[in-house]
Amino acid sequence: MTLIQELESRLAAAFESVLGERVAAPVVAAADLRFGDYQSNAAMALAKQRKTNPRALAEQVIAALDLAGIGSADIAGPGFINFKIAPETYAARAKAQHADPRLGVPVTGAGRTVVVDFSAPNVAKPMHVGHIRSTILGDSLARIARCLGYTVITDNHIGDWGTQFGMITWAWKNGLNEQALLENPLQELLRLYRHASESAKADEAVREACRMELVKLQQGDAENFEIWQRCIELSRTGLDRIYDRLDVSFDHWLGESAYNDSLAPLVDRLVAEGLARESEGAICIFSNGVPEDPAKDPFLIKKDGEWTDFPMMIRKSDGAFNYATTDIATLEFRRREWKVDAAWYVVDHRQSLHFQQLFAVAERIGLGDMDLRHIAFGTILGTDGKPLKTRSGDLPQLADVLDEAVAAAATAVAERSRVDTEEERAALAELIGISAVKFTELAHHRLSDYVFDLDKMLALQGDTAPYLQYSVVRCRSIFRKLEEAVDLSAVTPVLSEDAEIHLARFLARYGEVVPTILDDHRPNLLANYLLELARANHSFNEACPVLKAEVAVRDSRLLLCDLTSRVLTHGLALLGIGCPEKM
RNA sequence: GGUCCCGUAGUCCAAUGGAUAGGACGAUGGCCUCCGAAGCCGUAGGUACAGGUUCGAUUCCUGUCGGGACUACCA
Repeated sequence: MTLIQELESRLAAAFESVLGERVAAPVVAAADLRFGDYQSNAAMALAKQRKTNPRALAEQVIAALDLAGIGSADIAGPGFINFKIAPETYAARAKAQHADPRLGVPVTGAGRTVVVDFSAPNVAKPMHVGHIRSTILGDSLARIARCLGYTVITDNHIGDWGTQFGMITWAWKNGLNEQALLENPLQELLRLYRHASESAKADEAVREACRMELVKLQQGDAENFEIWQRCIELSRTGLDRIYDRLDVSFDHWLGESAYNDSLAPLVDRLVAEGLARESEGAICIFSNGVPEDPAKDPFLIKKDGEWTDFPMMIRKSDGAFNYATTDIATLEFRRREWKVDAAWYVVDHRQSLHFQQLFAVAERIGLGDMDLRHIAFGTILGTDGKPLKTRSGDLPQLADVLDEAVAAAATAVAERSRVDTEEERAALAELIGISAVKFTELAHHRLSDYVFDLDKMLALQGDTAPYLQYSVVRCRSIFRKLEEAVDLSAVTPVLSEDAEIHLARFLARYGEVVPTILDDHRPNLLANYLLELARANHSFNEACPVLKAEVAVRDSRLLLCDLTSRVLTHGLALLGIGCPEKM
């Protein structure tokens, strides 16, 4: 049980004895340590409901409150109940946490199955920086959910069946450079895509030809299918390399193509059931008048002052299906085959309208009990504050960005690292470079746009991944200097210095923080917590000598060091970030 | 036009409706004969504007201003 849960339970009991009924009495970590460790506003809220004096109620509750073995409580301001946790309580918590393989993280997701849909790049186009948000955010959320006991299924729903294949197939047939394809397949595929894209923009006939190539592919044309297969194989190699570097993996790679055979029957069924109908040659799903407010209806849009239909198209007038069709089929598959309770779509915020429609359709086809979430995120900007682009106008490729990050890290490693061999230095630079990119992503609120500033990311000081890693490295270093091994399981810590109490305070909060990340799918809450913990640890390192202390104090502090490094490592792992032993 | 997201120090980013709005970078003053200075301890500087709800608003509501996204045969 976390300290918050313990306090809430005791506070609720006190309220019950005063009010004669059970009430919710939420407790939160104090925003300001001057007021205590934890606080509750329950007396103010409950006094308001009962039209009584909040301070008087709080005083009665505190009188009835049993905090034996935890600490003390007092009243402040208009009726805050502030809790002060005793150092002995923190010491006992640290000992228990040290003995717990879960480090105090509760199991909150048992029995629930969630599919996390993230990354999902378009095949045959190299991943660009825009893909790091979905990839890193989604991977972290999957790791966190798994840690909390959910059954997690990760699925890379790659775009391997859409319009771009019509374009690439057209370009493949009209100007493939075989030599270039052998030398650098990804580059040649990109060139083909650009060539088709530009031609189609300028020429209606090309646009039409590309559309027809896609229709042929989706209808099973042998030649187009062969071209498609080669594109997939070539792209997959490049994608695997990037995912390896990022330490991201998927349980499944069920792209759009996996659902091709179920699209036509799906559309027929929806039409037969009256859920979809023909419109301007296409098959669409329209508003059914739910909800009643047209502004809240994702199938309506205001045009020229009037609410008009904005249907979800599931078959184009040329007979081809699009991603809306695939998404419905995919959702049904995940429910039917994987029995998922929830689906989290980690996708750019620009697609929010699409997901509103998808989720509304899910209701209508009997999937209304599923917990469906569009976990949206903002745009990555260049240092000029505009969406990131290279000089040529394209988005920088993800592989290039990672290379740059690692190169910058290598420079720093060469200047100040304590590792010995060239091999270790290279591995360290790779780890630090990738970590810095990942941590920057995860430390931001997912909805905010942020500036992609490589220099700042790799500043290696302040709120960065290396700051956290350095904290761990210092902890581990102390153990290397220890003359003989100490059995920490036999140690009961004794906390006297402010710095060590403060460190223990933050260690105890780990199990409270991790579950809250999934309230709104925000790993940045964990990133913030880890920075605070690392700050507490660095201050502790300055204020409290370990190896020179007398044995009892030394062992107590060794336990804190070991626990701190384990919590930091565990937390970083939830963010998908590794930790070096030395740096 | 409509819908959604976002406006927090010079810059970047935090803050389940709570108390004197935190942290980083940059600026600036200290700290390595002391377990790792990628660090620690100081100083200076901020909620776009106007209303409303509330005991209490950065947070919720309305409006204004500013930025961005979306607005059926792209994904």
